[in-house]
Amino acid sequence: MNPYRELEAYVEKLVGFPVKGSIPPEEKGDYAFPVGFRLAKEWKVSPEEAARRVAEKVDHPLVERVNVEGGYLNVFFNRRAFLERIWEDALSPHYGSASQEKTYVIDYSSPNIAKPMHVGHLRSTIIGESLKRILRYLGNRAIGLNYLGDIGTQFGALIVAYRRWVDEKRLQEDPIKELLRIYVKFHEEAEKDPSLEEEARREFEKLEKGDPENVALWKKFRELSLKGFERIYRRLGVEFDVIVGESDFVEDAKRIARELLEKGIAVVWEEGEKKGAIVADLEAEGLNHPVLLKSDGTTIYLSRDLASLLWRIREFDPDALLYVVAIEQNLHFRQLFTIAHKMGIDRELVHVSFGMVHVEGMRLSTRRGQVLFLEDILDTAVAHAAEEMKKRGSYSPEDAENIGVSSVIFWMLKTEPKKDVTFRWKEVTSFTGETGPYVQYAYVRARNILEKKSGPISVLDPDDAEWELIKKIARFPLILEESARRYSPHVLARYLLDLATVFHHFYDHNRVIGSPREPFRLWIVRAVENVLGIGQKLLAMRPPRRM
RNA sequence: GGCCCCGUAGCCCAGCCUGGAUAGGGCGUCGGCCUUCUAAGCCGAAGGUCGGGGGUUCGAAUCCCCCCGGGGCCGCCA
Repeated sequence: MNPYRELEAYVEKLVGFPVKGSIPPEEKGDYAFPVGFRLAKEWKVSPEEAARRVAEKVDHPLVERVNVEGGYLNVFFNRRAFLERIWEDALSPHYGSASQEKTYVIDYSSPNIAKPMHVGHLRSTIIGESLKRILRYLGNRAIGLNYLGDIGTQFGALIVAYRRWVDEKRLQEDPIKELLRIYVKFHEEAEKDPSLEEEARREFEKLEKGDPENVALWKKFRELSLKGFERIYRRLGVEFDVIVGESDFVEDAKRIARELLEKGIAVVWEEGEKKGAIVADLEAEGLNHPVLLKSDGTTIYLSRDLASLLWRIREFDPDALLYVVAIEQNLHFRQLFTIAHKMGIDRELVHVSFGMVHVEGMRLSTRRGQVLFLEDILDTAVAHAAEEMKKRGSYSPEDAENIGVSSVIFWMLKTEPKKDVTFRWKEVTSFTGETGPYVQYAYVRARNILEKKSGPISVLDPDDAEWELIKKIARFPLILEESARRYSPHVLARYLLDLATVFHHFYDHNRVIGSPREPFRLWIVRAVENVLGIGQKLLAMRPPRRM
């Protein structure tokens, strides 16, 4: 059992209520429990006296000695006993894993076809992929689902643009860029000739009605877009278990809207502009009357999302459905989840929302062609990594790719999802400080030692420098659990920075190879390498071999 | 107007969920450290009314209320 958990459980038993342990200021102890404050009231003594009384009862193999200060019970671990608890585990390729055994369906990335993914999709893609990996590592079944936005009026414009201006060769080579080019061209031309808009509207109508030629074009756009997205996904190491599109749920959505009408969850709107539309009645919840079925009988994203949600439950029987989608869709998901609950859905429904991604010095507009291509971001980061590696004579194309791509991923993950972030080139491709390369450099330093010396390991009484690392290593399982519980990879990202910092410090102040403590320190280095390696993979980063 | 999110050093952030010891990092600035496992590193210095006010509590950056500032949403778009 993890020593921190073991001690927490012991203290809880001792005092009769759960006490969260924390890391005390240095020199005061290894782990601190503010037990005295609450007991002081019960026992009518000072917090310090209460803590002292608890301290007297402490008798546990993990505890070397205790120290009472204020209302705190400060514990100094028995370092050898502590080490025993993690000695085997910390070197295991499954260190920190668990057996949670829940089923999650995670909706992430979900780009709109025929449009380039923007940085917001990138954030969703990376957070979702990481969450999936973390949840799986903890023993859950996690299904990665890409829910394509393959319905929308932009297809009318695209069909018109395609017929007039497409360059088939470019379309095959780089579908995303060519589709964007003609899309932008359409909007430029439409400014001069407004009849194009009208033409686009007609083409969209034909598409909706199933015109074979337009449907074929739409299928082509969808296929080519996916091909384009796959390039990014491959570079990011992102893999989906299921790819579906909104268009797959149109028929279901119509049926469900009528069902909701019968059940009294929805009503027919009887006045004003949306007369004749079927709307959900969420007045009581303060969530308005969102449209489920338009007055012409066609579906809308809410009803399709609802149909899709029900399908996910039928298909995968999950305990929880996660939607890694931008926070501006907060209202939509509250409406969606409320309707689902009214229908009797009892699964955990979570909008894993994340804040806006601004881009410094750029006003993004797809129709004006003002977009930041994800490939350009990755290429720039990789080029920077390659440059740095060449300076050190450690260049290899594979590791430059690993480091560059990972630096972008880490940048995305190090901030709490719900905060807005601003994409700044200087920051995203920075290799010093709180960055992916900082973590990877610690990992590579550990690897280098192990490559040079893979001798036998043995245990010693840890000195203070070693002890700092050991304590960090032991926290890994707790971090994974917290990261999963909060649906927030940033918890793990921050931990890896923390561990890397302690290791860099150790590395610069202590020798491993040639030290009399070498066999013991090799165990520590192996554990650090193991944790940093697992951690990187769970964040969807790729551990480099050299850098 | 209603609802949601954010506000912690010059800049960017962690800590808030689950209240507890002098509020932690990074960037930038200044000053040090490569004959020793890669200096993408390390060490040190300067830098903070935790947006403001009130409340709860033995104790509030953390919980509650009000206000201010910033962003977002409220469409028969997604």
